[in-house]
Amino acid sequence: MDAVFHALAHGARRTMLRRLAGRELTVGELAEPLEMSLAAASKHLQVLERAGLVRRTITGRRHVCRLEPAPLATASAWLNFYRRHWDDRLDALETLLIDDEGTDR
Amino acid sequence: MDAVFHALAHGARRTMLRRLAGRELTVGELAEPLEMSLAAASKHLQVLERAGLVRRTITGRRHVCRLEPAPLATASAWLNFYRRHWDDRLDALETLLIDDEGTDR
DNA sequence: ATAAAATTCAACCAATCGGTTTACGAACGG
DNA sequence: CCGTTCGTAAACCGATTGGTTGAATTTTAT
Repeated sequence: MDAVFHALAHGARRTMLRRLAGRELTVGELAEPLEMSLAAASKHLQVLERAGLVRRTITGRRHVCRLEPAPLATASAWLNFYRRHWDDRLDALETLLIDDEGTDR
Repeated sequence: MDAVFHALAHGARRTMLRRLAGRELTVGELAEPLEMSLAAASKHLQVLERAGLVRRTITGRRHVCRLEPAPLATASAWLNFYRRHWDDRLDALETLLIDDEGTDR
């Protein structure tokens, strides 16, 4: 969990993920729009891999990367725990339930 | 965005948030279950504040903290962009919609 | 056989992180 | 007033991060 959120905390890594949501890309393609060396981009990719967010298939000298969505689902579920705090309708429901508890005894 | 995900990347900070989801807590109360000094916990809290996840009300010598859910909603929305990649039902729905588009003209 | 391409590795660097300890300040409780 | 409590600030430390450059590796193209 730490690793997933940490991976998402860097803009370049989020850019990589967003582009991988469209299609598979090689390391070079992922690095191209980023204003940094290929080596630096390669390291960012390794962070995403360690977080389980990206998997790589090596064919010849090309490393083709694809999005691995499962950890994002986990993170989403984690955030969902807090949904009632920002969702007005659920807040209202909660208020009703608390009121019920109060009148119960 | 960077700041929010970075704030979520540390277990102690997530523990603070989870507890604040239940009720308002002082800095000392937030620090108590954490195996670290009060000063360290105070710094973690500042990270959460800078990310906009916590707001503090100072009354006397007590600093009462409460959860500020908006950035979590933002993060959730960001993750939602990837939902189709892990949600089978939405994938199927998307396929249907694409098929509809195809048959529409 | 050679050169070019795609990528990683290794060494290095400055900056940030996560923690400590000590000192400090402000607000209570007697 | 005095001691205690609640919390931050400052200085310090080792580890990690995010970047660089240059060399190494492997594959492909000519």
